[in-house]
Amino acid sequence: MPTSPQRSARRKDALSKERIVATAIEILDAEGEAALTFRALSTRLATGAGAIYWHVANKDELLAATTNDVITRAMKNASVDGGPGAAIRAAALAAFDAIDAHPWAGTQLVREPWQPAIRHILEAVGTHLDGLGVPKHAQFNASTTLLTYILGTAGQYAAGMRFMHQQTDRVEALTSVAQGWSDDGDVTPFVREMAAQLPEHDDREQFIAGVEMILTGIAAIS
Amino acid sequence: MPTSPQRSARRKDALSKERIVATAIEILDAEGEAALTFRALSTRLATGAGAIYWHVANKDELLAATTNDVITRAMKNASVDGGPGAAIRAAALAAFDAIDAHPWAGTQLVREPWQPAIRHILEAVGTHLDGLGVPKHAQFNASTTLLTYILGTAGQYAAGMRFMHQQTDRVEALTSVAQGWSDDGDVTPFVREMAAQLPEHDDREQFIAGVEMILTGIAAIS
DNA sequence: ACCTGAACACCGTTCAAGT
DNA sequence: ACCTGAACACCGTTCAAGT
Repeated sequence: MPTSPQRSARRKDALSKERIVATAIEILDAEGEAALTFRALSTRLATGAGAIYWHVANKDELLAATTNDVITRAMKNASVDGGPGAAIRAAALAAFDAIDAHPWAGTQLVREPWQPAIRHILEAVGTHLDGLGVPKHAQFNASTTLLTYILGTAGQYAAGMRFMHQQTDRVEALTSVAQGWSDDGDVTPFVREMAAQLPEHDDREQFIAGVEMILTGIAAIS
Repeated sequence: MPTSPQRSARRKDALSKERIVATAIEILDAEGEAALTFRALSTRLATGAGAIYWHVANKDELLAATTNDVITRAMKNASVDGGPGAAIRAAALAAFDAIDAHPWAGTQLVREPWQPAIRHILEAVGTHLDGLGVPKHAQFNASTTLLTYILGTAGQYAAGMRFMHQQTDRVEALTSVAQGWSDDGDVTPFVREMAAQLPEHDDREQFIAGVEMILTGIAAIS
């Protein structure tokens, strides 16, 4: 029996939670949420499906770990220069960019809002409220409103990615959505106007605009 | 063989999409998202699993139909009295209350943001922006920011409901989440303060506070 | 036209057995 | 201590066969 080609590749290093999480992220990034199964993962790791369970409790824990990994790294790199307002904007944008790069993390953030990754985002946007002059009693609502807005964006982003995964073009995909909105029997006037703007809008600009509105609202409290 | 007790109950009327959707909503409300399977649904409808596929294309369509049903009814009942500001608040609260009553709809709204139910919410909050004096060019960002915030709330609500489904007490559940936040090795100061407020906070008040902040931000544009 | 229910392909998870 | 992989319970969906 000849030496099989993948023999040298496997068992390079032992299985570990880090290696499992890293491989899971690779699959999620490259092939999307639906592609991450324990079978696919164990094949890629050249091991049995059950082996993974020695390192992670279940799929939920695995997904929380991947999300935590990606979000933690992103929040750590967010700039805190330029005053409290700038720091909050930077934190929100860091979260946005992480989700833009890893849309599957958006699904997971919304799915389990008590996971560590959420706390990193909350901390990053919340710490600077003091500096902004927001009174203590208003900081809970102020920070969770920002967080909720970020989570809403995360969910839509992930949904869009699932929808587009087979699609060629972004504008084309959004146009077909807008088309669907307009073709329906019960189109309402405001939705029709918005549908027209849907294909060409910029997600990042839209996100920033929302953050600015909320920051204006927060400023009005203090 | 004696007449089985459920015999008179079944086949009362023929299968229809309406009846399937209504039964699905019953299951979702009573037993949660995980309990809605085609097997459970077909058992409840006293039919074969495949029969449902004659009336709905697949599970996604079924879930979109249930969500649409529940949200459409809620938005229809939202008051439009008291000026544009009050109408927007009423629309947002109508969405909130619908999700509060049917948390599974929150999961579905976030999962497919292009579905009809989303358009109803967007229309309800968007039509009154003209009356608020928001310039046309700013209405896209203004309305989608509100929508995104509502979706973020929807997702968290649904997640909380999945988490609590076996739990006795709401305060107890939130306390255990806050506990988990505080016990962790890397607790950060702001998150610790928020954790302390988590168990006793009121979801509806929190939601309204967020809507007010965004409305303040929107008002600043005009 | 509408319904039946066995069958298919595929999951996450478990666990006796190996090293 | 760590890994293997068959087996289990359970999905959504299909489809030949019935009425």
